[in-house]
Amino acid sequence: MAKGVTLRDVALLAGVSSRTVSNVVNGYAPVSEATRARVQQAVDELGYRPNVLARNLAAGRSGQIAVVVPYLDTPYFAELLQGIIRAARVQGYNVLIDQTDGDAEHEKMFLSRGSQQLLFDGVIFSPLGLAQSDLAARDPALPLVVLGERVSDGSFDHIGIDDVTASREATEHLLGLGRRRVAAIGDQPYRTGEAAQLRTRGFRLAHERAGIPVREELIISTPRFNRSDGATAMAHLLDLEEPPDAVFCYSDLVALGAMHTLAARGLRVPEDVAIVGYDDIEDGRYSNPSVTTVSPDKRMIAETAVERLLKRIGSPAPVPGREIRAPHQLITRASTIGQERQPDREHQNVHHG
Amino acid sequence: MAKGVTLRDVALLAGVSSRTVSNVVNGYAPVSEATRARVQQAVDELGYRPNVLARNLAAGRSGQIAVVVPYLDTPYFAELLQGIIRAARVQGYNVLIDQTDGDAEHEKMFLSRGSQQLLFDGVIFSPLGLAQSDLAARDPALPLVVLGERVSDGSFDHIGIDDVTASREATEHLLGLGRRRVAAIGDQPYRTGEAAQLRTRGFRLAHERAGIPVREELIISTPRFNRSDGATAMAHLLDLEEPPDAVFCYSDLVALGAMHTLAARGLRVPEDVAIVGYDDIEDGRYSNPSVTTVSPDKRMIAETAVERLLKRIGSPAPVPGREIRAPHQLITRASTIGQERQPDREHQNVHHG
DNA sequence: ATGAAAGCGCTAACAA
DNA sequence: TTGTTAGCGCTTTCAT
Repeated sequence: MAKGVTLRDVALLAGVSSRTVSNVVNGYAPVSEATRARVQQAVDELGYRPNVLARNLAAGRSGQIAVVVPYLDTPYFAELLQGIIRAARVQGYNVLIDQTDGDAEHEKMFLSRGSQQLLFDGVIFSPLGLAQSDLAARDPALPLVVLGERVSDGSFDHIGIDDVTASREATEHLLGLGRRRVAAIGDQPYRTGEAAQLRTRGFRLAHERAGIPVREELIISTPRFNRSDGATAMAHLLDLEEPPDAVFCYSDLVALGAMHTLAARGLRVPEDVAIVGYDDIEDGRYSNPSVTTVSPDKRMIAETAVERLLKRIGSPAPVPGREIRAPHQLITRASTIGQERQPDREHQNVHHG
Repeated sequence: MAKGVTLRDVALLAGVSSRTVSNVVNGYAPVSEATRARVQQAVDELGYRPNVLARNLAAGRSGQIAVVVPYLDTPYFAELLQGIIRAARVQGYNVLIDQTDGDAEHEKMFLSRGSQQLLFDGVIFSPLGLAQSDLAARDPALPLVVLGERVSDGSFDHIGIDDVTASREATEHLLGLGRRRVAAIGDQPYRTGEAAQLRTRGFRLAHERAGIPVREELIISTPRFNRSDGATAMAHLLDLEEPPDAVFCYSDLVALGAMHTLAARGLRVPEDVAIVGYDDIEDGRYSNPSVTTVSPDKRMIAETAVERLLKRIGSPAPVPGREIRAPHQLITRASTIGQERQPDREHQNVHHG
């Protein structure tokens, strides 16, 4: 299986000790230029490649980080993951991906087991089923970076956009268009629905500031943030006596699902109902119509998450947890402002948030 | 960091040798019921967890498999990955995910390096940039399962659907609807475009059998299979003197992109142009209209891939490579047959392929 | 600046 | 059935 060229082979050929070879390979410590060259040549000649497993065992680390997300096939996470994998690889780290399906037990397991087993050195975690308290109860030695809406308790880093502000802006955009019966799809008024609740707060805030009363019957709860939830909720809204003339959806998938129902009922977007989504996934750019959306800076989130996690891993002393706000924008597209320019072109107006 | 309860600690407490503990933990070999119980108790008492790294180093394996895909954020791959991760986890294997962006060099690297380093024990590979010849030139000791359209040369397993047949059926569906100017978007008439070429073959075959001439100007090549390719190609088709009345798209993303352009131009699907896609990604089920598509059995593909790979990994003697055909279906939806039933329901007619 | 040698925690060949 | 022990390939402390 393995080629089997070991450090010792190199050492023998170069006529030095394995210690020196190790130093050369890792770029450690003082090695004279002469020996370094000799060792390097032996390495090349033998085609030596360090055995990662052995290295990690000796070093007491795994060289891997875990990324735990609720769903892998959700475009938002897929896009985020891509960025994380890239950033980690640059630092010589491998990424272990795990999908929890939002199951709290599964998520909890990840915060305890695994680090002991030296399977990974740290975790980037996007919790769904887990409440804030579970997060606090974790193995405190496990370097952790949390994505999404939980708030840091000081023992880990948290990266996320300002959901309340973003949601307020999205709703204000709708109200600014003259819509007065604005609905919200995606509220989750229970223990683990923090993300949703923040968005609902922004939704209410926009109404408050505009002096327009919130119509409670237009706030729809959904179990998840996917297409079918959006489709179902929209159908419900349309069956009301006074259906909405705009909808703020808590994810682009929800928006896509809602638009599906609207089209099926023969309603036009945005003429009859304007739609705003959340996440800025690629799907929303090519849907009919394309979706106005809250766009978090995913790249920044991914890179910062990796950077912070590696910092934690590398530091012997506990690193104080930081709250990190990622920037976001409201990108207006056809689902609220209609076809404005050349349809085949990329058309988006950006409001900085 | 690690709790530090080792095999020896357990052995000491149980009053047996580490060998015996190892046997108990791994369920190996003969252990008397009495000692087994004693050891188990010691394990529980100490909260012992085997150190995976050490185990793998000693056993000469990594306990991980790599999955190499061109793009992570492509829904088709994301959905497939999910199945692979699940299946692998059940067998106690971790999954390392890598994205190549279709870069041939990157892909090639994966076939040589890494196995030596004991980073992974085998690879499930979905090549894009890589030609058949590159595949043959790999490290023959690396257990390999290839997904997609390359054909096995006997040294690895290959799993894929029958692209020619699937494409023929998709095209026949369009012709059967009475469409006579059927276009194809996604051909790739160059070295590494095997997948695309098979689909074009099916496209032609359907025309042949129906006695309808293929209009060469309606076969459009695209660099990739994504939305923007579809959007651009569709725009080109619509600018022809005689635009098509139906399009067979080589992926659902292409179909979605094409539909975006159609909507922008004010054309109706399927009345003006009928659309068939490929892959059956979730997006296509909630798009407006929903997309008729070739649906590969992703679950079967994922599970079989893992099963075959682990079989290879576990076998000391080389396992002869197999060509495995996964089943597929043509799922007809609104993009070809219009809104048939209740719009909020799942509506799909299945043709077994 | 470099060498010698003791592990990292586990598996498995060899004995008993 | 169970114990002894020699590694797996590397890092790293302690010498030199």
